Amino acid sequence: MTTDTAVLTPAARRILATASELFYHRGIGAVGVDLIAAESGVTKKTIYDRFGSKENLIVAYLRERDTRWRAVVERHVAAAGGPREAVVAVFDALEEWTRTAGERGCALINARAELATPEHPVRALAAEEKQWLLARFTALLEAAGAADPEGDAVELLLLHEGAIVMHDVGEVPSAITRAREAARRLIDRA
Amino acid sequence: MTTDTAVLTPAARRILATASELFYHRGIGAVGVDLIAAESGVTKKTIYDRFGSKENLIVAYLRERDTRWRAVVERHVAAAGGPREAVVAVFDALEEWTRTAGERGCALINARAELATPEHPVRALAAEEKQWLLARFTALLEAAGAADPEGDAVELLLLHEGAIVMHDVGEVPSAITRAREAARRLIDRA
DNA sequence: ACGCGGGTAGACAGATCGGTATACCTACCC
DNA sequence: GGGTAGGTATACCGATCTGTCTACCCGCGT
Repeated sequence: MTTDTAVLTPAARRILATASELFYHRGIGAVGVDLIAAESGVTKKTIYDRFGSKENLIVAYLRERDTRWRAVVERHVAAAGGPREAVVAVFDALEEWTRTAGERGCALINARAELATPEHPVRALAAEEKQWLLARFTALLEAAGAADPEGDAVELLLLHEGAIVMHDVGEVPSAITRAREAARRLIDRA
Repeated sequence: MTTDTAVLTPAARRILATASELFYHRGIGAVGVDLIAAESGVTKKTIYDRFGSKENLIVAYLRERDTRWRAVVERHVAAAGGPREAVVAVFDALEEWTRTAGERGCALINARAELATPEHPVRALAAEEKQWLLARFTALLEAAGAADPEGDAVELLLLHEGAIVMHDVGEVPSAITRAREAARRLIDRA
């Protein structure tokens, strides 16, 4: 059951794309396999032939989204003018990401809210992604010559996650801009 | 169908307490009405006699939790030594709250992740709570003589929401402490 | 010529879900 | 002493959900 996005069948790609949209915007529990089949113009049997179970499809959905998100971050970081700008660039990535990939918060955190059993694979996925971003912030801060990279990285991560939540849930559209400004102040003080 | 916590029947109080625990720790969709009935030693009929529907029970659960949370905030703010300390006290409230009320993030945001339909009442509840906290931060910052209360309030809210997310989901136990320190720095600079 | 991978079409199983109905019990109040 | 509020116990309904199964089709490589 390889769900690597590269080796997917055309039908499997349509299934994953459709499931991604539906899961993200309506919630995982609210979307049945029959609906995914109908919306992607595919039989239920094909879904189970390609992905094996709904849980596998959920994991594939979250993995694929995460991969795209990290690529957006790296693109903005690489295009930054210098080490300090690279730190702020993560918040530019967030702005682009919410604008293009949907305004309903972090898919991993939303999935975690629904699938709360400790053994469920989404817990590991979510933890891994946040740890990655924390490590990424730490490395960028080190490159920028910050005095306390680890501590400041946590603070940037708090601003980042808070911005995702408040932008949609709290109906504070300025959240991301404000987080960016706060990050700018932080990097200037360090 | 009055679900004001004061006028609740003994059985209704047990139902609400049990539902609160189960909804919060396992997720709303993962908890059936039959389970709530069994765990609280009550018949399903009693649940529907008192609350009318599962949705009403969900709303009652979120309302009651929100009321307790706001009380914790106000208690810490009132006990603070001065206007600047009052701002920081909100983060002390958060520390106590996560320690005593459970470590699975914000119940309102988790509920919102599951119940994504735009008309669902939890959306209004979540939005209202975040707006309340934003207004509370703004007022506290004004009392502390901040130069830009509205802008700084947003930043504090980002730190706050980010801390809730990272404390549990991101497995960063220092998140709340770090948010408190960042708030202290913000109030000292303003 | 043949097999096989990837598909469609559609029925079906088994379980669970929210919600309702009927019958009966008990404490309390007027 | 009768009505009412708040319960218990239990069976049940209709819908929905994940997952399986059989039968058939088509294009492609060997």
